[in-house]
Amino acid sequence: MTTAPGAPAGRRGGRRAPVMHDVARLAGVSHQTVSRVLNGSPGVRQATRERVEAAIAELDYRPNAAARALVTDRSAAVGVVVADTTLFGPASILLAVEQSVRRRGREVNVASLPDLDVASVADAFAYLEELRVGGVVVVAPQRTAADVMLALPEGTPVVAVDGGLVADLPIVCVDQALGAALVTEHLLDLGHETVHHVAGPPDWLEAEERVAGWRATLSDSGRGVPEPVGGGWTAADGYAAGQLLARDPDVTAVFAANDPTALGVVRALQEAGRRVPDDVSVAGFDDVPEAPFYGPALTSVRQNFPELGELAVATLLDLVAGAEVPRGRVPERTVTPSLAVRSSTAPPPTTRRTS
Amino acid sequence: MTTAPGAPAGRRGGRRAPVMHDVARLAGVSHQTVSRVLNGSPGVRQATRERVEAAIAELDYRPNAAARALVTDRSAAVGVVVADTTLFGPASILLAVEQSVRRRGREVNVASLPDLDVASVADAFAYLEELRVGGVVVVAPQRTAADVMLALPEGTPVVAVDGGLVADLPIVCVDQALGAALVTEHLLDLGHETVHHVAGPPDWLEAEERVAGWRATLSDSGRGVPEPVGGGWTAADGYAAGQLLARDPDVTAVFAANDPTALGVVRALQEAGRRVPDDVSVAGFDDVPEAPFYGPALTSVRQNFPELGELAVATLLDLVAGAEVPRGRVPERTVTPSLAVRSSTAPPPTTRRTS
DNA sequence: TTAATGAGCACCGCTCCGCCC
DNA sequence: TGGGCGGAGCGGTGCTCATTA
Repeated sequence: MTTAPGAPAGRRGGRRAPVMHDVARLAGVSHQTVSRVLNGSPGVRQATRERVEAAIAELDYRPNAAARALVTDRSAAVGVVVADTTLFGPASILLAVEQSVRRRGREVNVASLPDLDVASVADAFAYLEELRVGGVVVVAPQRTAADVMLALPEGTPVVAVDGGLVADLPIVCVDQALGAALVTEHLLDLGHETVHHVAGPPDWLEAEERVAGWRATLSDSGRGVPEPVGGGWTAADGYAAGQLLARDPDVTAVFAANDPTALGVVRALQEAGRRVPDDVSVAGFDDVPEAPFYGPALTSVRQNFPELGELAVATLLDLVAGAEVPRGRVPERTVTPSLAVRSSTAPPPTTRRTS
Repeated sequence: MTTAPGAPAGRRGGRRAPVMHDVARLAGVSHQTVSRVLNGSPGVRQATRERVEAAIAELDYRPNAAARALVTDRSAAVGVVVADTTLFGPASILLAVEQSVRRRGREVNVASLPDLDVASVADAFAYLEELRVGGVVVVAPQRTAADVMLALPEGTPVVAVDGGLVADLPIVCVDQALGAALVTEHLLDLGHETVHHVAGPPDWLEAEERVAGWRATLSDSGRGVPEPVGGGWTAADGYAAGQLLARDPDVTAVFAANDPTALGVVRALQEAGRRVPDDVSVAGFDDVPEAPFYGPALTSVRQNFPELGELAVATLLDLVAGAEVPRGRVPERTVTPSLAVRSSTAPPPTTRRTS
């Protein structure tokens, strides 16, 4: 598409891309000044700056990333370490991050994790480090990932998305515990004695926080806290958990850790002859696009993933630019989830309260 | 993590990464020879080559990608243009491609499409071109993407995934028409008079091929071909189409363009008082992990996405290496889908045939 | 005197060229 | 023919030193 290196022939795709020298000539300045403008160095008069910027625009000049990376030993790219992208949450966040970064004219390098062991996470970081990315967004809210992050040498800016317990890094997150509390309160408000929970994988921090939020809400209301069941994100995991819960006639309300598990729970209950929501209410988390069309339409917690991604990128680039960014979780970087109430939740079969 | 640029101090993260000269010295050859070995140039004796390789291994030397990109004006990266990654298919393919590329030690640059118009697709290509990627995998099987690809200047190798009509590029694909035929035949075999189709978005080539496969199968069996309904990939689209189909009492079998639409169809039918599969059979496409847990468990077509991604990457790298790769669709690059029969499909209410 | 800019150059790590043994 | 040697870029960054208003 461009000139073959060195060869005078092969100018197939049009003329050579402009380089810094071309900009300097057009603006009537030295390449030095162009560089100063590009890097926002002080000591450039406003008028000069504007002339250079006009020349850049006219030539449609883009700095050569490879040349800059070569000399600075850092690229402007943003690396993303991401767990299983077939899951709705990580996939949505990755998409949001990718688009945010590209909108800012930077490059994204993705390292997805084939497994969730420490080696896999460490590999991903090593890969991105080898690419000399300028910063990393981590969308891998597992304990193993957290462990690796804590052991990371200083140097490359890192922002964690939803990595609730890694207090030493800037964190951008959805208030998972609040989401869990919203669902649990909703179910209690409907008149249920207590709420059972089908938990996500124990290694996932999000799963843990949802458990915590659910547990705290029950305790605060003076309700019994049943033992959580489950241990995965898939519909199959939910199905297995649902079969267990179906055996207990006291179960009238179930909060599942995400929507696929909720689907599995519903299916298992229905197969066991329990109606949803007439006999048992079920709610999920994530609010996947299909949730309104499950049978019955699923009550779920919605997270604003695009906002989360944008926030993560903005924070990371602040960090890259050398700004002081508070570590850990802070309210400005915590996204509030909301509850979408649909028809999978209803009052319990016999509302003893109001008798 | 590494030495601060230029500064003699700040050697924080350990010693400097080895460069080609270090390898040359250790192997007792010149940097020239190391370069020859690295690039597989001829004219290096076997013994010398082995010595160099040993030195590379001992020092754990990795060529500096930025330096190489600077001089060759091409990076070793693979670009991926991908449509809506919240859809199961594209997300799965992207994941497969990313892992395949990384396994080969190369870098991936993703450009996802915020919209499906020509400008958006052209932007994505321009972005990747600016990054000087060595090749591009396109996972955007829309007509608009195909149009842009056809207008692409020669130069950068491109492989299309599932872009059925772009005959001038190497294509890696799932035999969509065969998948559609499998479902349609399955439904006819069950005794249905004909099969209705809820189509995907008209701009998507995959959707079109599924229509074609369905239509051909019906014609070949001498059945009437009803007008397809629908026009989207979402459960909401399927729901709308299902409401339409529910009004026609002759409808006993529906093939939906993907699983979410199938879910929507099922829901609309059920709300209209039609039982699935007793009154109407419904089948989907994609076989999402949740499909077995829909109510009823959904009959669907499974595509081997990991294989597709691996094939796409292998083909692209052959192309990058200068190999002659046949254009268009060829059997070696066509992945065969399979049918997963579950409980959403059954014989029609009254099997008139066998009376 | 100072702030803004220019001129020139070394350097990042690699590829490729010419020339030599 | 296999290989060494030296050197010129690639397009930036950032340094020193001189020059100008």
